[in-house]
Amino acid sequence: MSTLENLSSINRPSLHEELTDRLRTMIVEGVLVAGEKVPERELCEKLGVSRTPMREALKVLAADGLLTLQPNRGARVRAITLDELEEVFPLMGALEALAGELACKNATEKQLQAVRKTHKAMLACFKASDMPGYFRYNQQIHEAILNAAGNKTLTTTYLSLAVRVRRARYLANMSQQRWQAAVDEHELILSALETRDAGKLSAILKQHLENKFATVRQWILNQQDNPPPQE
Amino acid sequence: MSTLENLSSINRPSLHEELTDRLRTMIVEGVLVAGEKVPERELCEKLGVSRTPMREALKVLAADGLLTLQPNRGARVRAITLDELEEVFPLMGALEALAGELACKNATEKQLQAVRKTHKAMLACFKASDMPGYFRYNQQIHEAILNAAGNKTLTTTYLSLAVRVRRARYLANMSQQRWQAAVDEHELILSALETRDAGKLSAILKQHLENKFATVRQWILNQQDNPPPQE
DNA sequence: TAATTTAATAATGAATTCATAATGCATTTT
DNA sequence: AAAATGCATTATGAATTCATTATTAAATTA
Repeated sequence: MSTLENLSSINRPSLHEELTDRLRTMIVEGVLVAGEKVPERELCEKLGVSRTPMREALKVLAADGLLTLQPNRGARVRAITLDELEEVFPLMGALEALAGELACKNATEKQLQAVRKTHKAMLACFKASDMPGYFRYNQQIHEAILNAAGNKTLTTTYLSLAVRVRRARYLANMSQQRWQAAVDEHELILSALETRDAGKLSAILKQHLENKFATVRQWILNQQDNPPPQE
Repeated sequence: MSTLENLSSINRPSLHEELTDRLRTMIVEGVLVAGEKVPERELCEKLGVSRTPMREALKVLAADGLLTLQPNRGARVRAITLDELEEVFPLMGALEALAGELACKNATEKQLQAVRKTHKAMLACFKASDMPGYFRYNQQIHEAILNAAGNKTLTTTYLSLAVRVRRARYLANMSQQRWQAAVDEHELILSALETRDAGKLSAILKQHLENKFATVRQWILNQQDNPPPQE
Protein backbone atom coordinates (compact mmCIF):
# COMPACT_ATOMS: atom_id res chain seq x y z
CA MET A 1 0.00 0.00 0.00
CA SER A 2 1.13 3.51 -0.55
CA THR A 3 -0.52 6.16 1.53
CA LEU A 4 0.71 9.69 1.94
CA GLU A 5 1.41 8.92 5.57
CA ASN A 6 4.75 7.25 5.20
CA LEU A 7 6.47 9.79 3.02
CA SER A 8 9.62 11.26 4.41
CA SER A 9 9.70 14.98 4.01
CA ILE A 10 12.22 16.39 1.60
CA ASN A 11 15.06 17.65 3.62
CA ARG A 12 17.62 19.50 1.66
CA PRO A 13 20.47 20.69 3.83
CA SER A 14 21.52 24.21 3.10
CA LEU A 15 24.62 24.75 1.06
CA HIS A 16 26.78 25.79 3.95
CA GLU A 17 25.85 22.65 5.86
CA GLU A 18 26.84 20.45 2.98
CA LEU A 19 30.03 22.40 2.70
CA THR A 20 30.95 22.08 6.38
CA ASP A 21 30.52 18.32 6.16
CA ARG A 22 32.45 18.14 2.95
CA LEU A 23 35.30 20.26 4.24
CA ARG A 24 35.40 18.43 7.55
CA THR A 25 35.87 15.18 5.68
CA MET A 26 38.55 16.72 3.50
CA ILE A 27 40.44 17.79 6.60
CA VAL A 28 40.17 14.42 8.30
CA GLU A 29 41.19 12.61 5.14
CA GLY A 30 44.12 14.91 4.66
CA VAL A 31 42.99 16.39 1.35
CA LEU A 32 43.40 19.68 3.12
CA VAL A 33 46.78 19.44 4.75
CA ALA A 34 47.32 20.57 8.32
CA GLY A 35 49.16 23.85 8.51
CA GLU A 36 48.35 24.73 4.91
CA LYS A 37 46.20 27.62 3.83
CA VAL A 38 42.68 26.88 2.69
CA PRO A 39 42.43 28.30 -0.81
CA GLU A 40 39.01 29.84 -0.52
CA ARG A 41 38.54 30.93 -4.08
CA GLU A 42 39.99 27.78 -5.57
CA LEU A 43 37.75 25.59 -3.44
CA CYS A 44 34.72 27.62 -4.46
CA GLU A 45 35.51 27.01 -8.10
CA LYS A 46 36.20 23.31 -7.64
CA LEU A 47 33.03 22.72 -5.66
CA GLY A 48 30.92 25.06 -7.74
CA VAL A 49 29.68 27.36 -5.02
CA SER A 50 30.04 31.02 -4.41
CA ARG A 51 32.09 32.46 -1.62
CA THR A 52 29.25 33.28 0.76
CA PRO A 53 28.30 29.75 1.83
CA MET A 54 31.95 28.77 1.74
CA ARG A 55 32.85 31.49 4.18
CA GLU A 56 29.95 30.53 6.43
CA ALA A 57 31.24 26.98 6.47
CA LEU A 58 34.77 28.16 7.27
CA LYS A 59 33.49 30.15 10.22
CA VAL A 60 31.70 27.11 11.60
CA LEU A 61 34.73 24.88 11.20
CA ALA A 62 36.87 27.50 12.87
CA ALA A 63 34.47 27.64 15.80
CA ASP A 64 34.80 23.85 15.88
CA GLY A 65 38.54 24.19 16.20
CA LEU A 66 39.40 22.56 12.90
CA LEU A 67 40.62 25.73 11.28
CA THR A 68 42.22 28.91 12.48
CA LEU A 69 41.17 32.18 10.94
CA GLN A 70 43.83 34.80 10.54
CA PRO A 71 42.18 38.17 9.95
CA ASN A 72 42.68 39.24 6.36
CA ARG A 73 44.84 36.23 5.74
CA GLY A 74 42.19 33.59 5.46
CA ALA A 75 41.99 30.16 7.04
CA ARG A 76 44.58 27.55 7.82
CA VAL A 77 44.03 23.92 8.68
CA ARG A 78 44.78 23.58 12.34
CA ALA A 79 47.47 21.02 13.04
CA ILE A 80 46.95 19.23 16.30
CA THR A 81 49.77 19.85 18.71
CA LEU A 82 50.97 17.54 21.44
CA ASP A 83 49.71 20.01 24.02
CA GLU A 84 46.27 20.00 22.53
CA LEU A 85 46.25 16.24 22.28
CA GLU A 86 47.09 15.98 25.95
CA GLU A 87 44.14 18.22 26.65
CA VAL A 88 41.68 16.44 24.41
CA PHE A 89 42.34 12.89 25.48
CA PRO A 90 41.38 13.13 29.17
CA LEU A 91 38.21 14.84 28.01
CA MET A 92 37.40 12.09 25.57
CA GLY A 93 38.21 9.62 28.31
CA ALA A 94 35.65 11.15 30.63
CA LEU A 95 33.06 11.16 27.87
CA GLU A 96 33.74 7.56 26.83
CA ALA A 97 33.47 6.49 30.45
CA LEU A 98 30.12 8.23 30.71
CA ALA A 99 29.01 6.69 27.44
CA GLY A 100 29.93 3.26 28.74
CA GLU A 101 27.93 3.73 31.91
CA LEU A 102 24.88 5.02 30.08
CA ALA A 103 25.12 2.31 27.43
CA CYS A 104 25.04 -0.40 30.09
CA LYS A 105 21.92 1.18 31.53
CA ASN A 106 20.07 2.04 28.35
CA ALA A 107 21.20 -0.17 25.48
CA THR A 108 18.44 -2.08 23.72
CA GLU A 109 19.00 -5.64 22.62
CA LYS A 110 18.98 -4.43 19.03
CA GLN A 111 21.74 -1.94 19.72
CA LEU A 112 23.83 -4.62 21.42
CA GLN A 113 23.32 -6.76 18.37
CA ALA A 114 24.70 -4.01 16.19
CA VAL A 115 27.81 -3.70 18.35
CA ARG A 116 28.36 -7.45 18.22
CA LYS A 117 28.05 -7.48 14.46
CA THR A 118 30.50 -4.65 13.94
CA HIS A 119 32.87 -6.23 16.41
CA LYS A 120 32.92 -9.41 14.33
CA ALA A 121 33.55 -7.48 11.15
CA MET A 122 36.40 -5.68 12.84
CA LEU A 123 37.95 -8.96 13.95
CA ALA A 124 37.83 -10.21 10.37
CA CYS A 125 39.75 -7.14 9.23
CA PHE A 126 42.31 -7.69 11.95
CA LYS A 127 42.87 -11.28 10.83
CA ALA A 128 43.20 -10.10 7.24
CA SER A 129 45.64 -7.37 8.34
CA ASP A 130 43.31 -4.85 6.73
CA MET A 131 44.22 -1.75 8.69
CA PRO A 132 41.89 0.76 6.95
CA GLY A 133 38.96 -1.62 7.30
CA TYR A 134 39.83 -2.18 10.94
CA PHE A 135 39.84 1.54 11.57
CA ARG A 136 36.49 2.01 9.95
CA TYR A 137 34.80 -0.70 12.01
CA ASN A 138 36.64 0.37 15.12
CA GLN A 139 35.20 3.82 14.74
CA GLN A 140 31.77 2.36 14.10
CA ILE A 141 31.88 0.38 17.32
CA HIS A 142 32.65 3.39 19.40
CA GLU A 143 29.88 5.26 17.67
CA ALA A 144 27.52 2.35 18.27
CA ILE A 145 28.31 2.49 22.00
CA LEU A 146 27.60 6.20 21.96
CA ASN A 147 24.33 5.46 20.22
CA ALA A 148 23.45 2.86 22.81
CA ALA A 149 24.06 5.44 25.52
CA GLY A 150 21.10 7.31 24.10
CA ASN A 151 22.40 10.81 24.74
CA LYS A 152 22.60 12.84 21.57
CA THR A 153 24.37 15.76 23.20
CA LEU A 154 27.04 13.39 24.45
CA THR A 155 27.42 11.97 20.97
CA THR A 156 27.76 15.37 19.36
CA THR A 157 30.24 16.61 21.92
CA TYR A 158 32.33 13.47 21.70
CA LEU A 159 32.40 13.45 17.92
CA SER A 160 33.46 17.05 17.66
CA LEU A 161 36.46 16.22 19.82
CA ALA A 162 37.11 12.95 18.01
CA VAL A 163 37.34 14.63 14.63
CA ARG A 164 40.24 16.71 15.80
CA VAL A 165 42.36 13.73 16.70
CA ARG A 166 41.04 11.32 14.12
CA ARG A 167 43.52 12.30 11.50
CA ALA A 168 46.48 11.94 13.82
CA ARG A 169 45.03 8.67 15.02
CA TYR A 170 44.70 7.40 11.50
CA LEU A 171 48.22 8.35 10.51
CA ALA A 172 49.80 6.92 13.63
CA ASN A 173 50.25 3.34 12.57
CA MET A 174 50.06 0.79 15.34
CA SER A 175 52.65 -1.87 15.87
CA GLN A 176 51.44 -5.42 15.38
CA GLN A 177 51.81 -5.89 19.11
CA ARG A 178 49.72 -2.87 19.99
CA TRP A 179 47.15 -3.90 17.42
CA GLN A 180 46.73 -7.29 19.08
CA ALA A 181 46.37 -5.61 22.46
CA ALA A 182 43.73 -3.26 21.10
CA VAL A 183 41.75 -6.19 19.78
CA ASP A 184 41.96 -7.89 23.16
CA GLU A 185 40.69 -4.75 24.81
CA HIS A 186 37.77 -4.74 22.43
CA GLU A 187 36.86 -8.25 23.55
CA LEU A 188 36.71 -6.97 27.12
CA ILE A 189 34.63 -4.02 26.04
CA LEU A 190 32.10 -6.26 24.35
CA SER A 191 31.80 -8.65 27.26
CA ALA A 192 31.39 -5.83 29.78
CA LEU A 193 28.65 -4.42 27.63
CA GLU A 194 26.93 -7.79 27.29
CA THR A 195 26.86 -8.25 31.04
CA ARG A 196 25.95 -4.59 31.48
CA ASP A 197 28.73 -4.05 33.98
CA ALA A 198 28.78 -0.26 33.92
CA GLY A 199 31.77 0.30 36.16
CA LYS A 200 33.88 -2.23 34.29
CA LEU A 201 32.97 -0.98 30.83
CA SER A 202 33.64 2.60 31.71
CA ALA A 203 37.04 1.70 33.17
CA ILE A 204 38.04 -0.38 30.15
CA LEU A 205 36.99 2.30 27.69
CA LYS A 206 39.07 4.83 29.53
CA GLN A 207 42.08 2.54 29.60
CA HIS A 208 41.61 1.65 25.93
CA LEU A 209 41.66 5.30 25.02
CA GLU A 210 44.75 5.96 27.11
CA ASN A 211 46.58 3.22 25.27
CA LYS A 212 45.57 4.68 21.94
CA PHE A 213 46.76 8.03 23.19
CA ALA A 214 50.18 6.62 23.98
CA THR A 215 50.52 5.42 20.38
CA VAL A 216 49.44 8.72 18.88
CA ARG A 217 51.63 10.65 21.28
CA GLN A 218 54.65 8.65 20.19
CA TRP A 219 53.80 9.30 16.56
CA ILE A 220 53.57 13.04 17.07
CA LEU A 221 56.91 13.08 18.85
CA ASN A 222 58.47 11.24 15.91
CA GLN A 223 56.83 13.70 13.55
CA GLN A 224 58.50 16.56 15.34
CA ASP A 225 61.90 14.91 14.96
CA ASN A 226 61.37 14.10 11.27
CA PRO A 227 59.08 16.86 10.04
CA PRO A 228 57.44 16.32 6.66
CA PRO A 229 58.50 18.59 3.79
CA GLN A 230 56.82 21.99 3.88
CA GLU A 231 56.32 24.36 0.99
CA MET B 1 62.27 51.43 30.14
CA SER B 2 60.32 51.06 26.98
CA THR B 3 61.70 48.64 24.43
CA LEU B 4 59.85 47.26 21.44
CA GLU B 5 59.84 43.88 23.16
CA ASN B 6 56.85 44.35 25.39
CA LEU B 7 54.33 45.56 22.85
CA SER B 8 51.21 43.50 22.52
CA SER B 9 50.20 42.98 18.93
CA ILE B 10 47.06 44.68 17.79
CA ASN B 11 44.39 42.07 17.72
CA ARG B 12 41.12 43.22 16.33
CA PRO B 13 38.57 40.42 16.29
CA SER B 14 36.67 40.19 13.06
CA LEU B 15 33.15 41.49 12.96
CA HIS B 16 31.52 38.10 12.97
CA GLU B 17 33.42 37.12 16.10
CA GLU B 18 32.29 40.19 17.94
CA LEU B 19 28.79 39.49 16.74
CA THR B 20 28.75 35.87 17.93
CA ASP B 21 29.84 36.99 21.39
CA ARG B 22 27.33 39.78 21.42
CA LEU B 23 24.46 37.59 20.30
CA ARG B 24 25.44 34.81 22.67
CA THR B 25 25.20 37.28 25.54
CA MET B 26 21.88 38.54 24.29
CA ILE B 27 20.53 35.01 24.28
CA VAL B 28 21.79 34.19 27.76
CA GLU B 29 20.48 37.46 29.14
CA GLY B 30 17.13 36.89 27.54
CA VAL B 31 17.23 39.91 25.26
CA LEU B 32 16.61 37.39 22.53
CA VAL B 33 13.77 35.29 23.83
CA ALA B 34 13.82 31.52 23.52
CA GLY B 35 11.46 30.30 20.84
CA GLU B 36 11.30 33.68 19.16
CA LYS B 37 12.59 34.44 15.71
CA VAL B 38 15.85 36.30 15.39
CA PRO B 39 15.03 39.44 13.42
CA GLU B 40 18.05 39.40 11.16
CA ARG B 41 17.52 42.66 9.35
CA GLU B 42 16.47 44.54 12.45
CA LEU B 43 19.51 43.36 14.39
CA CYS B 44 21.75 44.37 11.51
CA GLU B 45 20.40 47.88 11.64
CA LYS B 46 20.55 48.18 15.41
CA LEU B 47 24.11 46.93 15.58
CA GLY B 48 25.23 48.73 12.47
CA VAL B 49 26.54 45.80 10.48
CA SER B 50 25.60 44.30 7.17
CA ARG B 51 23.98 40.95 6.79
CA THR B 52 27.07 38.98 5.80
CA PRO B 53 28.89 38.96 9.16
CA MET B 54 25.53 38.62 10.89
CA ARG B 55 24.72 35.51 8.93
CA GLU B 56 28.15 34.06 9.62
CA ALA B 57 27.60 34.63 13.32
CA LEU B 58 24.18 32.97 13.16
CA LYS B 59 25.68 29.90 11.53
CA VAL B 60 28.27 29.61 14.27
CA LEU B 61 25.69 29.97 17.04
CA ALA B 62 23.51 27.39 15.32
CA ALA B 63 26.45 24.99 15.21
CA ASP B 64 26.82 25.71 18.91
CA GLY B 65 23.23 24.67 19.49
CA LEU B 66 22.01 28.06 20.64
CA LEU B 67 19.90 28.67 17.57
CA THR B 68 18.05 26.52 15.12
CA LEU B 69 18.12 27.44 11.47
CA GLN B 70 14.98 26.75 9.49
CA PRO B 71 15.75 26.87 5.79
CA ASN B 72 14.14 29.93 4.26
CA ARG B 73 12.61 30.78 7.56
CA GLY B 74 15.60 32.16 9.38
CA ALA B 75 16.85 31.49 12.88
CA ARG B 76 15.03 30.90 16.13
CA VAL B 77 16.42 30.98 19.62
CA ARG B 78 16.53 27.43 20.79
CA ALA B 79 14.53 26.86 23.95
CA ILE B 80 16.02 24.22 26.15
CA THR B 81 13.70 21.28 26.61
CA LEU B 82 13.56 18.97 29.56
CA ASP B 83 14.89 16.17 27.38
CA GLU B 84 17.88 18.21 26.38
CA LEU B 85 18.50 19.30 29.93
CA GLU B 86 18.54 15.69 31.03
CA GLU B 87 21.14 15.04 28.36
CA VAL B 88 23.31 18.02 29.13
CA PHE B 89 23.56 17.66 32.87
CA PRO B 90 25.25 14.26 33.11
CA LEU B 91 27.72 15.55 30.55
CA MET B 92 28.44 18.66 32.55
CA GLY B 93 28.72 16.44 35.61
CA ALA B 94 31.41 14.32 33.99
CA LEU B 95 33.27 17.43 32.91
CA GLU B 96 33.03 19.10 36.32
CA ALA B 97 34.29 15.94 37.95
CA LEU B 98 37.25 15.90 35.58
CA ALA B 99 37.86 19.58 36.22
CA GLY B 100 37.88 18.92 39.96
CA GLU B 101 40.42 16.15 39.64
CA LEU B 102 42.70 18.17 37.42
CA ALA B 103 42.37 21.25 39.58
CA CYS B 104 43.51 19.33 42.65
CA LYS B 105 46.53 18.17 40.71
CA ASN B 106 47.45 21.35 38.90
CA ALA B 107 46.13 24.38 40.75
CA THR B 108 48.72 26.98 41.67
CA GLU B 109 48.56 28.72 45.00
CA LYS B 110 47.58 31.90 43.20
CA GLN B 111 44.64 30.19 41.53
CA LEU B 112 43.49 28.78 44.86
CA GLN B 113 43.69 32.27 46.27
CA ALA B 114 41.39 33.49 43.50
CA VAL B 115 38.84 30.80 44.29
CA ARG B 116 38.94 31.67 47.99
CA LYS B 117 38.41 35.33 47.27
CA THR B 118 35.45 34.75 44.98
CA HIS B 119 34.00 32.31 47.48
CA LYS B 120 34.05 34.99 50.15
CA ALA B 121 32.41 37.51 47.85
CA MET B 122 29.71 34.97 47.06
CA LEU B 123 29.05 34.36 50.75
CA ALA B 124 28.60 38.08 51.25
CA CYS B 125 25.98 38.14 48.52
CA PHE B 126 24.21 35.21 50.13
CA LYS B 127 24.05 36.98 53.47
CA ALA B 128 22.74 40.10 51.77
CA SER B 129 20.17 37.99 49.88
CA ASP B 130 21.60 39.40 46.66
CA MET B 131 20.62 36.67 44.22
CA PRO B 132 22.04 38.19 41.01
CA GLY B 133 25.35 38.91 42.71
CA TYR B 134 25.41 35.40 44.11
CA PHE B 135 24.87 33.96 40.66
CA ARG B 136 27.65 36.01 39.20
CA TYR B 137 30.20 34.94 41.79
CA ASN B 138 28.94 31.39 41.74
CA GLN B 139 29.62 31.24 38.03
CA GLN B 140 33.02 32.81 38.57
CA ILE B 141 33.98 30.14 41.09
CA HIS B 142 33.18 27.34 38.74
CA GLU B 143 35.12 29.09 36.02
CA ALA B 144 38.02 29.57 38.40
CA ILE B 145 38.07 25.84 39.11
CA LEU B 146 38.08 25.18 35.39
CA ASN B 147 40.97 27.59 35.07
CA ALA B 148 42.84 25.86 37.83
CA ALA B 149 42.40 22.58 35.99
CA GLY B 150 44.59 24.04 33.28
CA ASN B 151 42.87 22.41 30.34
CA LYS B 152 41.63 24.96 27.85
CA THR B 153 39.78 22.42 25.74
CA LEU B 154 37.91 21.28 28.82
CA THR B 155 37.03 24.87 29.64
CA THR B 156 35.75 25.58 26.15
CA THR B 157 33.70 22.41 25.99
CA TYR B 158 32.22 22.96 29.41
CA LEU B 159 31.33 26.55 28.76
CA SER B 160 29.61 25.81 25.48
CA LEU B 161 27.35 23.40 27.35
CA ALA B 162 26.91 25.75 30.29
CA VAL B 163 25.65 28.58 28.10
CA ARG B 164 22.76 26.46 26.96
CA VAL B 165 21.45 25.90 30.46
CA ARG B 166 22.60 29.13 32.02
CA ARG B 167 19.46 31.01 31.15
CA ALA B 168 17.19 28.32 32.53
CA ARG B 169 19.41 28.15 35.60
CA TYR B 170 19.16 31.86 36.10
CA LEU B 171 15.40 31.99 35.78
CA ALA B 172 14.81 29.03 38.05
CA ASN B 173 14.79 30.77 41.39
CA MET B 174 16.02 28.71 44.29
CA SER B 175 14.11 28.31 47.51
CA GLN B 176 15.80 29.79 50.58
CA GLN B 177 16.36 26.25 51.78
CA ARG B 178 18.02 25.11 48.59
CA TRP B 179 20.11 28.24 48.54
CA GLN B 180 21.47 27.50 52.01
CA ALA B 181 22.27 23.95 50.92
CA ALA B 182 24.08 25.21 47.84
CA VAL B 183 26.20 27.49 49.98
CA ASP B 184 27.05 24.59 52.28
CA GLU B 185 28.07 22.52 49.28
CA HIS B 186 30.35 25.32 48.21
CA GLU B 187 32.08 25.21 51.58
CA LEU B 188 32.79 21.53 50.98
CA ILE B 189 34.03 22.29 47.47
CA LEU B 190 36.47 24.85 48.75
CA SER B 191 37.83 22.65 51.52
CA ALA B 192 38.28 19.68 49.19
CA LEU B 193 40.18 21.92 46.83
CA GLU B 194 42.34 23.31 49.64
CA THR B 195 43.33 19.83 50.74
CA ARG B 196 43.65 18.77 47.10
CA ASP B 197 41.46 15.76 47.64
CA ALA B 198 40.72 14.95 44.01
CA GLY B 199 38.25 12.13 44.57
CA LYS B 200 36.27 14.11 47.11
CA LEU B 201 36.15 17.31 45.09
CA SER B 202 35.08 15.55 41.94
CA ALA B 203 32.30 13.75 43.84
CA ILE B 204 31.02 16.93 45.49
CA LEU B 205 31.02 18.87 42.25
CA LYS B 206 28.99 16.17 40.61
CA GLN B 207 26.51 16.08 43.49
CA HIS B 208 26.33 19.87 43.57
CA LEU B 209 25.42 19.91 39.92
CA GLU B 210 22.80 17.22 40.35
CA ASN B 211 21.12 19.29 43.02
CA LYS B 212 21.09 22.32 40.80
CA PHE B 213 19.65 20.16 38.09
CA ALA B 214 16.77 19.11 40.32
CA THR B 215 15.88 22.76 40.87
CA VAL B 216 16.01 23.66 37.19
CA ARG B 217 14.09 20.53 36.28
CA GLN B 218 11.30 21.50 38.62
CA TRP B 219 11.21 24.97 37.14
CA ILE B 220 10.91 23.69 33.60
CA LEU B 221 8.09 21.38 34.60
CA ASN B 222 6.25 24.33 36.12
CA GLN B 223 6.89 26.33 32.97
CA GLN B 224 5.21 23.67 30.91
CA ASP B 225 2.14 23.80 33.11
CA ASN B 226 1.98 27.60 33.06
CA PRO B 227 3.43 28.49 29.68
CA PRO B 228 4.37 32.16 29.18
CA PRO B 229 2.33 34.15 26.64
CA GLN B 230 3.38 33.58 23.05
CA GLU B 231 2.84 35.89 20.10
C1' DT C 1 -20.32 34.01 6.24
C1' DA C 2 -16.69 30.83 5.89
C1' DA C 3 -13.28 28.75 3.22
C1' DT C 4 -10.17 28.54 -0.42
C1' DT C 5 -7.46 30.53 -3.83
C1' DT C 6 -4.71 34.21 -5.54
C1' DA C 7 -1.94 38.13 -5.30
C1' DA C 8 1.09 41.20 -2.85
C1' DT C 9 4.58 41.81 0.52
C1' DA C 10 8.28 40.62 3.34
C1' DA C 11 12.23 37.97 4.38
C1' DT C 12 15.73 34.65 3.39
C1' DG C 13 19.61 32.33 0.63
C1' DA C 14 23.11 32.94 -2.56
C1' DA C 15 25.97 35.62 -5.85
C1' DT C 16 28.21 39.64 -7.06
C1' DT C 17 30.52 43.81 -6.28
C1' DC C 18 33.33 46.98 -3.77
C1' DA C 19 36.80 48.30 -0.43
C1' DT C 20 40.67 47.25 2.27
C1' DA C 21 44.54 44.80 3.82
C1' DA C 22 48.61 41.94 2.72
C1' DT C 23 52.17 40.08 -0.18
C1' DG C 24 55.71 40.07 -3.75
C1' DC C 25 58.58 42.56 -6.78
C1' DA C 26 61.16 46.23 -8.56
C1' DT C 27 63.55 50.32 -7.91
C1' DT C 28 66.26 53.35 -5.37
C1' DT C 29 69.41 54.70 -1.90
C1' DT C 30 73.12 54.07 1.22
C1' DA D 1 75.57 44.59 -2.52
C1' DA D 2 72.18 44.92 0.91
C1' DA D 3 68.37 47.05 2.78
C1' DA D 4 64.42 49.76 2.55
C1' DT D 5 60.71 51.99 0.34
C1' DG D 6 57.01 52.39 -2.98
C1' DC D 7 54.06 50.21 -6.36
C1' DA D 8 51.34 46.60 -8.36
C1' DT D 9 49.01 42.43 -7.71
C1' DT D 10 46.30 39.34 -5.12
C1' DA D 11 43.23 37.82 -1.71
C1' DT D 12 40.17 38.62 1.99
C1' DG D 13 36.27 41.09 4.53
C1' DA D 14 32.05 43.33 4.18
C1' DA D 15 28.07 45.45 1.69
C1' DT D 16 24.87 45.16 -1.78
C1' DT D 17 22.05 43.13 -5.10
C1' DC D 18 19.24 39.57 -7.08
C1' DA D 19 16.34 35.60 -7.03
C1' DT D 20 13.68 32.50 -4.50
C1' DT D 21 10.68 31.14 -0.84
C1' DA D 22 7.39 32.02 2.87
C1' DT D 23 3.82 34.76 4.89
C1' DT D 24 0.11 37.91 4.79
C1' DA D 25 -3.89 39.93 3.21
C1' DA D 26 -7.51 40.29 0.02
C1' DA D 27 -10.83 38.72 -2.99
C1' DT D 28 -13.78 35.48 -4.92
C1' DT D 29 -16.73 31.59 -4.65
C1' DA D 30 -19.50 28.25 -2.47
